[in-house]
Amino acid sequence: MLGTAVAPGLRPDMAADEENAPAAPVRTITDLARLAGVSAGTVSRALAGNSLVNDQTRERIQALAREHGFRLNQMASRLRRQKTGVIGVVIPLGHDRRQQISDTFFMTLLGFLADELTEKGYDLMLRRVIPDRDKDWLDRFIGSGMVDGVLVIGQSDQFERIEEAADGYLPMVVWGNHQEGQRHCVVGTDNRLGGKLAAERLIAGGARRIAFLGDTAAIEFAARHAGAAEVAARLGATVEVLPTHLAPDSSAAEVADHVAVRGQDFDAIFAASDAIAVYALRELGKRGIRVPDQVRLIGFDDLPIAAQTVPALTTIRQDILGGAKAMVDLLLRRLAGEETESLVLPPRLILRDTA
Amino acid sequence: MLGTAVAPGLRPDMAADEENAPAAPVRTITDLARLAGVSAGTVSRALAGNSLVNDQTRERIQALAREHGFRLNQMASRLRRQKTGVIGVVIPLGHDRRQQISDTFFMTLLGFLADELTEKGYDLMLRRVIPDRDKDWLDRFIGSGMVDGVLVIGQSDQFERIEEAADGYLPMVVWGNHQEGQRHCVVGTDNRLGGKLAAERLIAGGARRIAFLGDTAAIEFAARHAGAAEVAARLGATVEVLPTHLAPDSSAAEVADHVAVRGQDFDAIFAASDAIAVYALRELGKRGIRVPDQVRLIGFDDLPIAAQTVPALTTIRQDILGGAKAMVDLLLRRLAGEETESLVLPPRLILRDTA
DNA sequence: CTGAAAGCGCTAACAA
DNA sequence: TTGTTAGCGCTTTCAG
Repeated sequence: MLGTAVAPGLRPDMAADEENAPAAPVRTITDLARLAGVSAGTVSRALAGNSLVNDQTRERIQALAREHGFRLNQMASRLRRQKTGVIGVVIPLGHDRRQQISDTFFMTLLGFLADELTEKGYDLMLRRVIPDRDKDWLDRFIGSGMVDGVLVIGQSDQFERIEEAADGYLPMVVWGNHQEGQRHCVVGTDNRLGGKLAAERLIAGGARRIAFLGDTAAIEFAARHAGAAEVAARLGATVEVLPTHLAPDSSAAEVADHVAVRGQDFDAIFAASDAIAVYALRELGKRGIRVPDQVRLIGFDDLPIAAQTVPALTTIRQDILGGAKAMVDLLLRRLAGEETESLVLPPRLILRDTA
Repeated sequence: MLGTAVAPGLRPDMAADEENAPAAPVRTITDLARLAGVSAGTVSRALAGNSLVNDQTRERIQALAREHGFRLNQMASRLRRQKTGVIGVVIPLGHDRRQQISDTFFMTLLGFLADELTEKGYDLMLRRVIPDRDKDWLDRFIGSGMVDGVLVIGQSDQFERIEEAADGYLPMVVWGNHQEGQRHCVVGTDNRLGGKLAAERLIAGGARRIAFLGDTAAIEFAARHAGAAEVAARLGATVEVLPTHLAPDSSAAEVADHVAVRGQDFDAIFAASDAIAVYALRELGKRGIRVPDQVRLIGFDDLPIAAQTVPALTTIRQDILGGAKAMVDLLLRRLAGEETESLVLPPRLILRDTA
């Protein structure tokens, strides 16, 4: 990191509060109470806008608070009230997903979650964890007393651990894949159906030998592959997995490798994510393989980039915004004690120019 | 949101703790103390791994804690210790930046910040704010008692407000542009220099009439433009601003419009960000305008996508990872009372195929 | 309508 | 080495 250090500007002393009074430091509710000539309890009530305080005293106290820039200590308030107003969001970086917090799909989901939670008056505590290194990642977060509920972004390879946590903890909602009879509340796309849609499209276009670029250790990807394989089997085509991880550095190299070594063996590629598809598209272009004439290509997610490639990427869309809203909605209902069901969102085939 | 609701699996009653004892709920340190036959103080010390506790009792207490899945209530602990272990990260969505939390650049920075903070043992509290709606956004966060320090991602159009906050609050570091004599500690790219590099490259390639696609209400973008304009003036070229906002929906349309209406007036485009550059590239392609032969194009940021476009995007790289590390490092030093200087990172021209 | 008092669950002197 | 005690700053009964 070669940068230039720059000296800060002069910091003028803060203007003396009033006249030349020695800046009364009003940090606690008790300070404010003394100033207002009332008790701490009254200040607390006044600040809460609470019912039964004399309108005048309330006004007066609020004005005083404003004037002195007073804020409640949330830590104390929340301890006392036994609720934090904070929702924890965890991104488990399991199996090959090192450094994948910057994964575009998850980050987009995170952005929407932040918007939704803010909307509902909650703060968001973000935690990235590496389950292999910290077996206790989920329980630690849940039991920390720092959050009222937990949102998990992606099951990674932690399905079982999440199941266990869900047995003793209601306010948790997970983004991921749905399994028959699972116990944790999940919101996610019907990955299997998405895989089917992709394979159908590819095969309808004439494909017979499909390469699946992705890592089937991740449960979502496994489902996408399974859906494609099912359709292929039915329609007389094949799907072969060419393991491709998501870490930004390895991903591009792996794709290049697959195309170089096995490029001739396939007439179609089903990429487990748009990110992978973009790499594939570029690699095919480099080698002069025409898309979709020689090789058909289809992605998954419909990230903004999908519409911007040349040729534009045909893909399976996940409803990220809808998913985020649903996650927050379900979580709030669970916070209220309701035992909600999981929600499986339908994927949609977005036809563009690569398949 | 049309989805399929799915019933949760059966939730088996939790196995009775031991034998058939009526599940002792050990939630507080006092519960644990009773169980261990010691005082709360000792438990606290034991759990903290603290020095002067008998090795045996410590072991015993820790085992007991594990066995009962006990966790400290962080809210209480943190209130008592007067430190939260949480760093607040704010993304102000000022001027045209509605919904821009999903902006790729900021999200990438956020990802790295999360990694760095985790590394240092801090939690991250994320808050997206709309300054126009909440004038008090920064002070509210700072004074909430929920965070030990604050990282601000982007100055948006809130330069003055951040300056004011910095006068009374040391542990804050901002990502953004550096101004002569400013009072808040900032980490960021030398945007002006970046603008110069871009213009120099464009003009060296033969450009004379450069369009700047961006919104100069944002201070970083204004600096990029200013740098380019300075170089252009010196070398006998011109730079004209074609206002382009960053919100994902408006951005593409605005770019299309600019290219359609003014496309003939320019022989080069300097895009304020890679996101905008990608739109421009696509739009030029659509209209059969050859890049870089007819129009040279250069972006800013060097996001992963820049290497993936066809032709690959020439751009000005910002060192996001280095920036994130620096922000955290400076913040920790400020937390320790040091009055650190700002850090200006050098941008770097990444030559690819569009200029 | 307001004050006094009792904690939320934990930590850190200060004693023992 | 451990127990006791006094709070962190706030909210909320319960009296008045």
